[in-house]
Amino acid sequence: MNNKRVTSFDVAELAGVSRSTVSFVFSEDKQSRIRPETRQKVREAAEKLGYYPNASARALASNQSNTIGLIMTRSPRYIASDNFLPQIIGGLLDIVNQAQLGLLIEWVEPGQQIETYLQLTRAKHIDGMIILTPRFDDPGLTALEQIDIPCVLMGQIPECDLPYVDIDNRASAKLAVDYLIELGHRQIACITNAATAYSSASQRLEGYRDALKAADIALDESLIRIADFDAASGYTQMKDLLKEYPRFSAIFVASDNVALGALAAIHDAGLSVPEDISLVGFDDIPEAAFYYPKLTTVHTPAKEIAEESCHLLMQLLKGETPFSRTINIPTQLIIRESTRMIERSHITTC
Amino acid sequence: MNNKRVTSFDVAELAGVSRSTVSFVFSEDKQSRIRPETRQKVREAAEKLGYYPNASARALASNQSNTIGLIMTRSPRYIASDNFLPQIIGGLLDIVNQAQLGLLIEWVEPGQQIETYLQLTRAKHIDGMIILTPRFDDPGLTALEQIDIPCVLMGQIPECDLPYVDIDNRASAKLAVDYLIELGHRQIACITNAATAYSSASQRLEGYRDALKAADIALDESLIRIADFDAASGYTQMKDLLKEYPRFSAIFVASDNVALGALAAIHDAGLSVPEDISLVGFDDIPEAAFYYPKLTTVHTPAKEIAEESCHLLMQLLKGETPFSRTINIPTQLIIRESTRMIERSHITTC
DNA sequence: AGAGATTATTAACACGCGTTAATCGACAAT
DNA sequence: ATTGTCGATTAACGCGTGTTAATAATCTCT
Repeated sequence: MNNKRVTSFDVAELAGVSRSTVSFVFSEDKQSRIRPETRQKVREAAEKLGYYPNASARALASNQSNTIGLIMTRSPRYIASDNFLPQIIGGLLDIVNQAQLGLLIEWVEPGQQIETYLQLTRAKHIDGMIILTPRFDDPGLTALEQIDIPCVLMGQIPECDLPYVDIDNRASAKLAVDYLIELGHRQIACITNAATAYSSASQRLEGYRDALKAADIALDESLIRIADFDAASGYTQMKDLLKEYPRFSAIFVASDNVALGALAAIHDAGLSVPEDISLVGFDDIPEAAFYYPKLTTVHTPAKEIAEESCHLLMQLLKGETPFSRTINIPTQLIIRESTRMIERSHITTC
Repeated sequence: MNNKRVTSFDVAELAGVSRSTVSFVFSEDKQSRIRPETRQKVREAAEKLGYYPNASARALASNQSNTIGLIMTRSPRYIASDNFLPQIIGGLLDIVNQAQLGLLIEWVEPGQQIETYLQLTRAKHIDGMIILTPRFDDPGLTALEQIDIPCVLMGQIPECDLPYVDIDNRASAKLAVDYLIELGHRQIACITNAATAYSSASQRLEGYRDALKAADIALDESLIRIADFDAASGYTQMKDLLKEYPRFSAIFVASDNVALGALAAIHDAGLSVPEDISLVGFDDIPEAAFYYPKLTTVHTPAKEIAEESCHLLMQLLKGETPFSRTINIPTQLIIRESTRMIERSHITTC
């Protein structure tokens, strides 16, 4: 219940040294400058007084806040049902904690991007930022390119020169659809993970197209639906898509979250997976292995993505030149129980 | 590409006023002090120069960071698979954004609590904090009681005097189990949502006991298992519990996340829900309505909890005396398809 | 032992803004 | 015109720390 805030001055006084010495002790960079016994004295004094360096003062003086920002590109309504997010946050927290950094979470409204990015960076609330799920139509990104603040994209925007960490969405999606084709399916529907303004969504859709083309299957636009991150949208889109059944025997759903909703719609229609419809998801969120049926899906190493993004950003913060400004994390098709060889009956049906 | 940072001094110069005037314009409190036309001049100058008040300097001078902390009481490994979290974060972001506050996410390691709380509060990185899922065995909480910093618990700790926002876990759990009993079940198992060191876990377990006692059903400790937040632990515990089958015809799983794993274990054992086992979950996460079968569960208004916590904290920050330091959010049993009347066969079996 | 070289320590300024108390200016009443 | 009053504006100090350049202390070598 100390009524007065304790500052480095108090510590200095108690330790019988100057304030600068205290400051040196607490900025671990130049360890060698202070004699070990002096350092010890200071540490003890600080301990006794319960001294914690003031973050704001430190940030002001040193011009770095020791905090990084995680910027989300969608509204809280969609954030609330994104089961990919905890993995990202968990991964970031892990690294950030080790590096003694803070993690600030922000959300940017479409149309406000430039303003928000500038505000965040200029106000120096954060030293750098990670942008989760960037959008093609984000004018703020080009603005960021011209600014000094370190910034890493979790996801790739083709025209954009910012450093990024991503998976190869297009190739991974193709992998998934290839597998369906390999199982004998020729009529394959698709539900995206999000609006195509999100790079991951359009890239995964491209992968779907690639696979069909490679197998000489004509693209049927009527078998494509656009979802919105969550299971509810997957349910709605699948329900709509089922009007076309049995014009398809398999489906690629570009997000496990969305796939869960799609599964429910299929069950509600009295059909089953994989007997009537084979389904491949994307992301391999931790729950995917427990869905009914257990989801065949593309494993996206969320933790690794988070960690690599964070490492990359930290390198940029230190002014180091990273080995590469762009990092691609490999994915992997996980085969579980939501897919199977096409039924002979199905082949004759159409 | 301004090579020099723009400060309030620059704005003042361009607007032809003093720095103080600029400061007054940007702290919206005392609007009346500045003449509208002067205000306008300042705003235009700021706009033209691209001025953003420096957060650190502001925090240092005013002694408030305009940032609140969300403190999580478990390791990143468990954070990564918590599907309740996005709802909380979404809810907080919404409010925090409106109030022009920042949201800092932290994680506290068991054993480090006091140290971490002190560091966070004394360093003034944050003005106040919300502690998610508090633990009984957290010695930091009593430390916090004696400190000036505003703090709100999301969850209740009986011996603890800190303000909190919570649901009535015990009564809600009882509600869920009551419903199972009402359906004719007398042999009811239970899997907790987490270790009993977490208040919500032990309270929900208490509710389970209450219900049994109220119905004069003897408690069978061998039908209780402890899970760890995620589906994987639910799977493991259910698998173990199934050794006791058919000594139970229904189960209360105190978290939808965990319930998903339990469902998978039941399916894997060749049984079905609700035909062989009725299952009630807890939380009503957005996905629960899409599980197979759709989960009967206790709806926990996560968004509301987040919002109320944030509002309460903001009141405390402003120094206002809130109407109540403790807020209880009502829950509701949502009946879907994972529960049904007990089979006659089951009754005769035992 | 004394001069030079090296290291440990400190004084002093800077960081950008909030805020109080004092100053300035305009306008009304006398 | 002078004084008084009130509101708009500013000067100046403080917030707590980082950091450079200068000083003090210690050590090395002849």
